[in-house]
Amino acid sequence: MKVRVRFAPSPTGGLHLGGVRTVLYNYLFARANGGDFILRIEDTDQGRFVEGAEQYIMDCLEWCGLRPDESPVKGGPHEPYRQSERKHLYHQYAKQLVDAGHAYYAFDTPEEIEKMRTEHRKDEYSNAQYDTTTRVLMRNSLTLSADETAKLLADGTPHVIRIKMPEHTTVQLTDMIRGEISFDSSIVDDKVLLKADGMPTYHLAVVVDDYLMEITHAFRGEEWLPSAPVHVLLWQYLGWKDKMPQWAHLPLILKPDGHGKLSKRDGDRLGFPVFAMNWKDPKTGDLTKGFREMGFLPQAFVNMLALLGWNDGSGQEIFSMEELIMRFDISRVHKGGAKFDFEKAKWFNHQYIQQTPDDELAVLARPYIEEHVTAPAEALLKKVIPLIKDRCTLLPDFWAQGHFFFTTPEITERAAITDKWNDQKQAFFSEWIYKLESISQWDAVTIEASFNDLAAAQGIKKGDIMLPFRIMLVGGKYGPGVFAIAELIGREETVKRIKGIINK
RNA sequence: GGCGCGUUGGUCAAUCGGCUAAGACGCCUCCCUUUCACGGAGGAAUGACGGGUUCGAUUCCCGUACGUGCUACCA
Repeated sequence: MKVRVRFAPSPTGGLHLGGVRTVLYNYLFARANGGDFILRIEDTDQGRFVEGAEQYIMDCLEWCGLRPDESPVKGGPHEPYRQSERKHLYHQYAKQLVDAGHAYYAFDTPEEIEKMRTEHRKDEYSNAQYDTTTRVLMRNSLTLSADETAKLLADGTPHVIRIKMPEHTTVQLTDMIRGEISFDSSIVDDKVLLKADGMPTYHLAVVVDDYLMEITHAFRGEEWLPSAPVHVLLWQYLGWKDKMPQWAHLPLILKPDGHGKLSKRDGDRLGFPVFAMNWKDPKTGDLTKGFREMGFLPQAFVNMLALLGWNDGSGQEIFSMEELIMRFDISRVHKGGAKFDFEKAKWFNHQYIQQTPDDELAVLARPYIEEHVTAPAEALLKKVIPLIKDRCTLLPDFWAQGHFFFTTPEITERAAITDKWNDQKQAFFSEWIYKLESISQWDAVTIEASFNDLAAAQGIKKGDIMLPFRIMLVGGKYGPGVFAIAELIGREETVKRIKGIINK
């Protein structure tokens, strides 16, 4: 049987890094097994629909290089791929379950349910569930006569269809990551399968669509584990048990500090991205920063995510997509959640910047340079890249570490010059700018030789004037070799920057 | 509260009964570099707790603790 997996996001906002990891594991598994990777949009909640979210999700997948074989826009043999467009499909299966006695109609209003919850709560911490013990108190086709039910239905009374969970049945499932897991059916409530608006809930839709789309392996977050028995029962009740996909519940990605699932707010609070790309909420207008805009390379982002909860046991950490496809093994995925470490994420990006060819880096860095200077010379950019790349972790660093090549810097560490300034240094630089004018060969070696010669002639220590010279050219105490900088910015600019300091 | 899942340094983690417990990030020291990085050499830092099983437990089993998730006509 051909392997078929799916990523089934709900289009409600930005794509969380945990979501991207789920896509990635799906993708790697599909590719390694010659299978298909499907993108299915789970938009059954009309109330939470967010304009643009679906396109955004697809853009994120594209950026990460995780292209679906079948999707709402690409199409495929199981169209449509949006659950809202599949609405008509679900009712018959819900009906089938009712007819078989595995589900029932429930006519309770939200107020009635709320009343039941508060009146029958077992303790102060929880509400009563609509389940095997409370359903006999409610208005549903189990408590109503067949005639009453038929009349309510005929009158178009708003209703839902709920699964009738069996009492004291042990539901077992085998998880590819966790092994055997079992639940007592009595503890899970009678989940709504079909909502009053005719839309299915996740529980029905995921089973029906996974069946119809011939999904063989289903990967999802650990938060779904508690409702897994509902899904297993549904597969059984619908008569599809031998077609049920193999499950894998992925561990959660947790907050770096404190506790709990990593959320968008943690990113805002701690200063790192949580979404793959910038997300602008169309309702509030709030912009949430993404890894892409923060200057991550997609390959680094993907590599980092792959290693968050998985490793191949060899100690290797840098993997190309092809290597990941070959080495990834779902059974080696960790069971426990992992705290997200932004420092490690940056380390991955640094590694990828170092291994990216200079001309590709020039293309990637250019936009960040162009935020500050118009039309930087390609030749200069190409010479600058190798000089500064090893001190660049994120793409914007190419500006932070190389701005002085393109424009006269602001002197941010003036004290490094003025604190120990004296007539001797003043004399050195005043003299040196004349020497520079007559240098025959404008390159780092010749410039440095001239510098050394004059220092020796004037009896001044080189160490005393190197730092001031750097500040003049760079503005601060950082950057590649000063003479290389002088070579690249040229004679005129070098002299100008020295004069800018000594003529004050 | 109930139920599920989990628990090796600060973080990510290897180990599938023999451990003097890998490696990486971060941190510290030194070297290199007349700057900052990169690089190199070192260092500090780990099996939640209690019982079993076993010649031998980080590894297997059971409790406890802790963490985390779920407990919606949301996914």
